[in-house]
Amino acid sequence: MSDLSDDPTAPGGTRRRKAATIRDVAQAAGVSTATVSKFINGGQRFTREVEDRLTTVIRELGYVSNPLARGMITGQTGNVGIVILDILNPHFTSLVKGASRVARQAGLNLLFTDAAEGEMPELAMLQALSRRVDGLVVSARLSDASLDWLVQAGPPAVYYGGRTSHPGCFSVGSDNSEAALMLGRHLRDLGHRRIAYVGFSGARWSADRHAGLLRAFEGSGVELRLHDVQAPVPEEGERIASSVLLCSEPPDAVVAYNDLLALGLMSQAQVLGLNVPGDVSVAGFDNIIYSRYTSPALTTVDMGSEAVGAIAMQRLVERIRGEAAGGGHETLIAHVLPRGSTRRRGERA
Amino acid sequence: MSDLSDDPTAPGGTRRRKAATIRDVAQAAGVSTATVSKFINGGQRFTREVEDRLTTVIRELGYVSNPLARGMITGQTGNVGIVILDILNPHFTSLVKGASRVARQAGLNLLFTDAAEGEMPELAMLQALSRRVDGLVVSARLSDASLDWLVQAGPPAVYYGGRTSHPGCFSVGSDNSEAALMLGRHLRDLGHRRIAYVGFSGARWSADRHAGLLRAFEGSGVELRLHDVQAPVPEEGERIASSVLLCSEPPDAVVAYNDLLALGLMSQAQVLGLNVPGDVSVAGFDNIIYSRYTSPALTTVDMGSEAVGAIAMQRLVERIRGEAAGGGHETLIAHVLPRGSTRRRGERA
DNA sequence: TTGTAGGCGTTATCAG
DNA sequence: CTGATAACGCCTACAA
Repeated sequence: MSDLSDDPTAPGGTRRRKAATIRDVAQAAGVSTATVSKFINGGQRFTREVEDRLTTVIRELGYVSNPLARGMITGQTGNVGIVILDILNPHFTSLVKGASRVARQAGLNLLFTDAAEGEMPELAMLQALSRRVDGLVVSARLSDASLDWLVQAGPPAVYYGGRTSHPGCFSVGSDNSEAALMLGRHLRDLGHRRIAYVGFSGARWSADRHAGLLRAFEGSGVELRLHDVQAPVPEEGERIASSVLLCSEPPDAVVAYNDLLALGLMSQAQVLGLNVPGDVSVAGFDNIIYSRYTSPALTTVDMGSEAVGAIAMQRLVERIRGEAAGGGHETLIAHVLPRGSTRRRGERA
Repeated sequence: MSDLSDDPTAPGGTRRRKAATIRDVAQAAGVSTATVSKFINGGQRFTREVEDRLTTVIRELGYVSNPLARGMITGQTGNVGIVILDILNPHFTSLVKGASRVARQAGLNLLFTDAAEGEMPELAMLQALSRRVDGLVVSARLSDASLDWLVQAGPPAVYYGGRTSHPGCFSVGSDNSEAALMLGRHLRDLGHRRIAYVGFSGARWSADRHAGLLRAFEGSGVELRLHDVQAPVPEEGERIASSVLLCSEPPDAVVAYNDLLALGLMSQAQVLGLNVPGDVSVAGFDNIIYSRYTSPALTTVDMGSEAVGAIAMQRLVERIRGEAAGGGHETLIAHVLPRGSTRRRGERA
């Protein structure tokens, strides 16, 4: 195996060639390192001659300033971190997409952490991460100990997904209770009387969504039953489907904690011989892309996942730059998207 | 708004308290910084007294070593980068999941870059990224200029998705042509005679998959038509559906470049009044999670997305540690997953 | 406009 | 076992 390395004894292939430093550039251009530094960082004018020489030399040497060394002086890493619960959940995927775009536009690199992979204690993970970033976008669904530490000793942070109990925090998210209220009213207006909510108690938002449904059905005589799964994934929806749907007085509508669960529920309902929405309506939350491509298409609530990610990162960038206006919670409006999986009771296709 | 900051004039909320340095620890414990450093990094024994004092002081001060400063001297950042094409595509999401898990286990942070967000030139993005990481997992679908630079001047890299033309490179991926060959044989064996391939010429793999289909149908009298879309997304599948399916001699099977396209195609086929698989079979690639939850469930080819991500990162970690055995390409076996969207011609439900 | 020099926090070397 | 000290590459007063 041949390569272009300086060091042919490099193990396992090409060893990285030692990169040019600011001193190499200074020497080659016949100026001081300070001049090079100012040239790189802009904001000063130079002799035509110096400018030309520097431009040439820098290109020839392929010089790129070392972010670590720079960071030591400026105290800025040029990185921001994002901590999410599970990248396989399209809701978080969209969140990352939005955050990633804004970070990129701000010239910041994104340090990604999937908390679902956590063998490491959450707090230790946050502490390790925090020294490598200028700020953090994190899920509000962290332990109180982690949140306390973050607020007191951590880098600037923006929380997504819910209002935190800490004052002075920045957070952004959709109102889960309100979203569920709207979905509940939609179902009530369609004439449903017996509704099952398949929640995921491992998520804080699940209780909010349940509460919203309760509000929607308050005094309307609608019966709301509560189920719970171990994880917000399609497999769990499939698993719990029979016990939700085949009981003695089966529900005429099922609301799932999220679209993934709803996908599994709907699929298994059809396997069990039920017609959706003829026999039972199904609805979820998050408006993941795939909810459009089931048959029937899944009624869901758009929680603005990508926008939440983008806004959270936008606020973080502002905080890092010292432009932030103060703490507080920003709430996005959720939208119910009625689709084929919910239908008025009494109607037939 | 009140906070616990040292500096009440901090803009936009809490300013990060200046973290304890190794010198603070040394002074408080009455030892030298060198001793503290060795204590932190292990691999040496100490007096019981020193050990106790250091343990105490470090905890009290909450000291965590500064990764930037350490990186300057060790030459290691403790970060690895991953460059993918579009995180919204579940294939890449799984890839990141696998890579993330392995990186975490190796104690490395993951710097994530979504190339689809690229206003910045690809090469510039890579150069900026490369100084911040010890290694890179990147898509082989980069421009030749980028690959050249990466091989010559970049950090250790592992390419996923295809064999690169550069010798001495590490790459890992599934064999697209072989995968398509298997899928093609499956369709041929089911008795299909007129097959449409909806490719995405923007991806290198698409040509490989087309070639695999051609091999499968060689000399069998099966007709293979080629279509092309602008992006590998469901919307494009929907858009092209009518022109693929409603022509004068419509195909009896459609193979899409990936599952996302297939989802859109299948959905729109049903809107157009066609029965899948009765009138036309549909199949895709990647085995994204959602392909199980369409109706009918989508026949697809499992390309081992998450495993590819994990293996790529595993090889990268080995290279970084100098344990790598040499360059080369690692090929994963793809599996055809026959599901409800493909059915033998002549059979009826 | 340009140069000099000090220091950011850590590790590695070498001496005690 | 422990300590003093020189780097690592860069930025930033301050001086010229």
